[in-house]
Amino acid sequence: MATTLTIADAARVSGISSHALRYYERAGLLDPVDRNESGHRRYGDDDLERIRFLTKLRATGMPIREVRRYAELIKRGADSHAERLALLEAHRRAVVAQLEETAKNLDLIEWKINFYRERMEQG
Amino acid sequence: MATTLTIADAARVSGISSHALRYYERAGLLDPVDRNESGHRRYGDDDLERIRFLTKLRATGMPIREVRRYAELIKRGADSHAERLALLEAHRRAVVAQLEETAKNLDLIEWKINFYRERMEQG
DNA sequence: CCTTGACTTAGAGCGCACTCTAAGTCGTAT
DNA sequence: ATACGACTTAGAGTGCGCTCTAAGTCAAGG
Repeated sequence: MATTLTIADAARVSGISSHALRYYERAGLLDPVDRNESGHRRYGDDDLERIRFLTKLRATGMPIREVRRYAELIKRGADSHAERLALLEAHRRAVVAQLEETAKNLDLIEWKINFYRERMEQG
Repeated sequence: MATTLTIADAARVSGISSHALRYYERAGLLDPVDRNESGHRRYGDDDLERIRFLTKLRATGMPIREVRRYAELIKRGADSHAERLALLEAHRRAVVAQLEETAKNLDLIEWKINFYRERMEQG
């Protein structure tokens, strides 16, 4: 029994607003979702899985247009595996670099916090 | 010999465009910078230090309006140390949480990378 | 004297990623 | 029959953080 959700339920499950889900589809981040007889979207497990992954890509700072490129590679089928790999590896490097930079910035912020803490202790 | 830089030099040194430096000042992230006789800004070491730190705050995702709040606390003087500390500690918690989430998302992305790698190896 | 170039201001414009609105279509409950 | 509520579309609006433009001032060099 494959689950199929309405857009409202897909929104609840994914944490993405139904407005944003339609926007993602229009923008080509998601393949056109199946419709029921009255033209309403029905989200299947595969759609939800796609949404989950694209949400991770977005949450790690991948811009919309690059997620779209990734979606286009998926649409092109199995011969695009190498390109998908390259895209994800490039993104991985960017995320790792961003993590390192943030960690470094955090050090400085913590140094400042300690500075204020010591000031407080001395009145 | 205290250095005082033109806005163009401050931009080069800080990596923030001169447009953005003026914007930061207008927006209250920076105290009004000293001017020379002809009204041009002259950036001192203290200004550059402030710019460096605010850049770290921005780079770690602190919104403009919260950097402004921090700047206002500095303007209020020494009696705002406790509030500055609280603001920075709250930000620290947010950054740590963000780092953890990003690391988790990175795991999933790397899982996907390995998935494609194995697919590639098997042709 | 005049041009050049770096600065000044106020304010318009831009790219991103949604977010919301208006007007319309369904299926169901009263 | 009709009202309700969830959906549909196209397209307008929003918030953020700059980024750029236009028009003007000023000091120095040719």
